[in-house]
Amino acid sequence: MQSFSELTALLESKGIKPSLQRLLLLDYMYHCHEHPTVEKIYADLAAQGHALSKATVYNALTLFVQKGILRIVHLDNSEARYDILTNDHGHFVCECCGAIYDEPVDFDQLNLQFPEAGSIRQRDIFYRGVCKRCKDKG
Amino acid sequence: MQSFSELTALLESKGIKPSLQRLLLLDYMYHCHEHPTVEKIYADLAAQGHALSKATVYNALTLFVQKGILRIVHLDNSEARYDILTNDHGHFVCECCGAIYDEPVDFDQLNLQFPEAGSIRQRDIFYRGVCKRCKDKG
DNA sequence: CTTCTTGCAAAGAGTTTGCAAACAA
DNA sequence: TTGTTTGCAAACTCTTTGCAAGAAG
Repeated sequence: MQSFSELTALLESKGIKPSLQRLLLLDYMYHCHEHPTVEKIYADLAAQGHALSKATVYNALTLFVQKGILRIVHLDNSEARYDILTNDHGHFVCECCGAIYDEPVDFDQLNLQFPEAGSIRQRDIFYRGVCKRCKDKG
Repeated sequence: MQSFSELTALLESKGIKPSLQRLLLLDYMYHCHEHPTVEKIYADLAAQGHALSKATVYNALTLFVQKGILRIVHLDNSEARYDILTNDHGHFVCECCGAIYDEPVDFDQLNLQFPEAGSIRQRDIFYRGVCKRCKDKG
């Protein structure tokens, strides 16, 4: 997933009109692997000369989440983070440096039972602690 | 864990001065099994005639989290929810009615590997979807 | 007396909304 | 035209902070 024509096709397949702003955002998300916040997305695009308004960033990201292209990662109740929805993975969050590490998780193999669940749309796993890098520092 | 003297002992064992407000909050949390928001805690205590200020509720809950008595549940980036820290469990969140269901999870048995993790302090699992009750309704 | 806690109000951060202008079909 | 998208600013919600009054040791 690299070219604008591929991104355009993806958006259209989801029923989203491929405006320039949306293509820029989607392209950014496909190349960013650090679970960015809205603030970071906005600043990075602005630095590249693409000065979208923040409302447009919110609008587009929310739309992408609704259409199943992105997911929101709720690490804490401060800023939301966004994640391209590729294969299943869990998150390890370092409470020292704030880094977020992805790790593949086979949710089916975990075979978790939620008797109250009628249907399951999304599965998230968060482990929190101190990452090796921070631990080694002191 | 029922009586005020037991709650007092718990607070003191964690190095927290057992003020009346803190005891009321802790007592409330021990008897509330629905992952309440600050707003709900505040309203329920007020309805019982205990009009703590909202700042006090925030202060005390934050303190309890720091001391490992409660944990914050970040369902989404709106209101934080609080959970008495008892045994390990996962959460199933109904996106239709907002209900939160606990389910015991043996995290050790899952044996998830996070190679970047130096030490792990907390483990969370969130499944989201539609609960049976909502699904049956149509 | 000294320290910690409470409570009010104001400030702050993140997000959403209203509306007019720009764009696309 | 007709509907959609953008962008700015204002509004809104949840949370934190500053500070004075009160309680505890």
